[in-house]
Amino acid sequence: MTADPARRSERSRRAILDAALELLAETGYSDLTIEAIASRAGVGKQTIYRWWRGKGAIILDALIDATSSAEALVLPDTGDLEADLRTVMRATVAEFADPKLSATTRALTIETLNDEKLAEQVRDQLLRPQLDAVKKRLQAGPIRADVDLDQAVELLFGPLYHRWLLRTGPLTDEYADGVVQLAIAAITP
Amino acid sequence: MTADPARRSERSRRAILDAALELLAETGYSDLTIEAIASRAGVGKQTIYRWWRGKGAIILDALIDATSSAEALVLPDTGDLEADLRTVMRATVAEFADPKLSATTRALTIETLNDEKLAEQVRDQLLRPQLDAVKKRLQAGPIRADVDLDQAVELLFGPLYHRWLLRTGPLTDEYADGVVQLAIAAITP
Amino acid sequence: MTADPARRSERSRRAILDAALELLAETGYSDLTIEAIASRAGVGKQTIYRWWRGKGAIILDALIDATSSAEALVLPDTGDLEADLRTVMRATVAEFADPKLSATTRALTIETLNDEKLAEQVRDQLLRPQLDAVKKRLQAGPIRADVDLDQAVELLFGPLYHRWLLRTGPLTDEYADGVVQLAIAAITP
Amino acid sequence: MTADPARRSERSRRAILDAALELLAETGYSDLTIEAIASRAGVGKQTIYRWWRGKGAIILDALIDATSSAEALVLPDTGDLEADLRTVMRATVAEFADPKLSATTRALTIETLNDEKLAEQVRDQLLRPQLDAVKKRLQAGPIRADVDLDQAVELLFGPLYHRWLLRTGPLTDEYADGVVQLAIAAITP
DNA sequence: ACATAATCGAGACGGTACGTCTAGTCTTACG
DNA sequence: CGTAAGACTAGACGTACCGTCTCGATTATGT
Repeated sequence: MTADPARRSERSRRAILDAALELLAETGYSDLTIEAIASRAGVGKQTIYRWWRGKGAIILDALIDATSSAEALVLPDTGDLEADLRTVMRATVAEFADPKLSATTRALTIETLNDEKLAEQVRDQLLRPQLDAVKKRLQAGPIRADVDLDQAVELLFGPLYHRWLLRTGPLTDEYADGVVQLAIAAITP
Repeated sequence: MTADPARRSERSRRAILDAALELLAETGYSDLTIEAIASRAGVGKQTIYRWWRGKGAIILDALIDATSSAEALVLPDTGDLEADLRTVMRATVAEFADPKLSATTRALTIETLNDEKLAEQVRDQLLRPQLDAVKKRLQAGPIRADVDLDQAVELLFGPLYHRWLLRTGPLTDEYADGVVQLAIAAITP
Repeated sequence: MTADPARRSERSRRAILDAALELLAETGYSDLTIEAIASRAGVGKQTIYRWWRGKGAIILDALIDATSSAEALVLPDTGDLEADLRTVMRATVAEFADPKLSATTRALTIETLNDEKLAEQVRDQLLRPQLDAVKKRLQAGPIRADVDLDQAVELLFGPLYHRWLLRTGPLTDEYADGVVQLAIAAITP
Repeated sequence: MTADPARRSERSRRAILDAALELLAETGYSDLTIEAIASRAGVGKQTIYRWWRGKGAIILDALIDATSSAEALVLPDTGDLEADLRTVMRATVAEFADPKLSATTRALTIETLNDEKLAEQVRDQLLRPQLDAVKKRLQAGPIRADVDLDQAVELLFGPLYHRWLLRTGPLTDEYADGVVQLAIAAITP
């Protein structure tokens, strides 16, 4: 009854993922339709429904696919913890600023709120690696022994997401630096 | 051309707001339709479109309406800053834990991502008061002079929203306490 | 729940019926789609589904609409029964020969085979009047008293339909004349 | 490029024909799908498309296959023409009355209307033998010299098909008898 | 008190996308 | 090569909502 992955057409898979990302950049998430993806990819709708559960699942795959080939997720360790963290945080700010990347993230975030299964995948396959990389760097740098590393990581990313999500203020490098400074104050001896 | 608020039917307004909240609780946000609201409220669709711009605007009104009668948004000042913050943070965690309230908040947050105008209203009418209350308490309590209060507030709420949004871990009182502890370390002398 | 005929748009009704007949003539019945009708008529699909049960029902309406304004269904009585019958039978042959009319008839006949309700309507609203007209003429003309008029009518039309349906031979005026001659022999004293 | 009949699997052919007839009886013609036939027959779809042009062709083959083993198509000649004709006509009525057989015949008749090639085959391979048998009996019995035999045959079958196709009245033995009586009046001296 | 104008309930309308279904073609692995 | 299996492109199906647009039938002033 279910589809056999061995016989799956790689050609179609690629076309769908590419089309989805293209259209997302062009039209925004809420105007993104499965029919448009199918049409752009030159693919039958059924082929999409055969392999994915919906828009969110496609975008997730597209994103995983796009980032998998990217940089090894290991943070540089220059010896200066604050400087290193500033680098990551500023990179994150840049990601939020990029309309294309931001659109994708928004798309996934939206879908995530209604789809527990998808939320899991996003968390484990996209987010966790990024957070863990920071966590590893924290472990190395000089921090107080009693600090919960997971909490420390979220102390860094939390404010950034908060500002992106709720537009409580400008999301700039300066803001990132400020957050890092506070966090450093919180976790170093 | 625009509608005259003076002649607006309060009866219909109430029915729509109530129906919206009921249906939101029953079916979740993405399955919530204007037609269902109209039908449940015993109201013509045009009456909805005359006064609101879409789902998000309705929910926002409903939420404002529901919370307006609530507690005055002034944090108690017991003299113990950490304890006071723990109280607010735990209250926020409780809000996120309540499935019904959480659903509503999520609903709004979703819509916010695609609707700049709505985002403004949510930020200013719902969020800001809460954040400002915390900000005021911080001002009173003993904190370092060089700390940016807005950043401080987001240092507190950011991690909570992060965890709520991305499910990176359990959203418990203990977590709230940990965040407060770290934040206190960051902002007190 | 059901639609209110009073509020029906005559404009749409006309457009749909016209589009259906046009497309039927252009593409043939099995290539005729509801979507094409809707598109050609500049109408939403729902408007079609609101008022008709399917392709067959549309065609039926279109046909009734087209024939309603036509000739009063009374056969001329010249006093010469055989001549009068020849006239009707030849007219029927001509109808079968006209590709456009024939296509419509075929379409209806097909749909009829799977839809008892439609079959009834076709029979009562399209066929019966035609048959009854012939019946009336037979009543007037000189025929044997013991002849069942319904059987007589079908003795005339049956062979024509048979030939049209099953292509057992050419459907010409000569054939019509032959059938009339045989029928006359059967029913006159 | 075309398939080589020599290598054809008789096993598959049988399974397909049987499945087609079964499904036809179960679901009716318009709900009968090639996929269902393939699945029921345990056969790949390609195997069907390799050897048949579509539903109609399969049903035709199935029907020919089913009737080929049947009675030799020679009408008995008791010397009483009217009685002999009554026998055939009543048999035809019985065929139409049997829902299963009737369904199959209708199915083919439908397809015939859209497929000239199929129409030919149905006419020549299924219908003609039956008509010819009656024609032969007419030749023997006492009829007027000037009667066109083909017309005479259709004078008999036409009304029956007419009533079957258009449901203009009950299709009973009495009706068959009536038709025979009229036809006899038309063609005997 | 009454005309008059806007709001109201209802729901038909032109559209768009949904997710499903089947047609007919193409690909893969087996015998 | 023919076959069973089933993935593929294509596109129609009938449904659900969208946001706009008539319709009377209430209101609700404002002269």
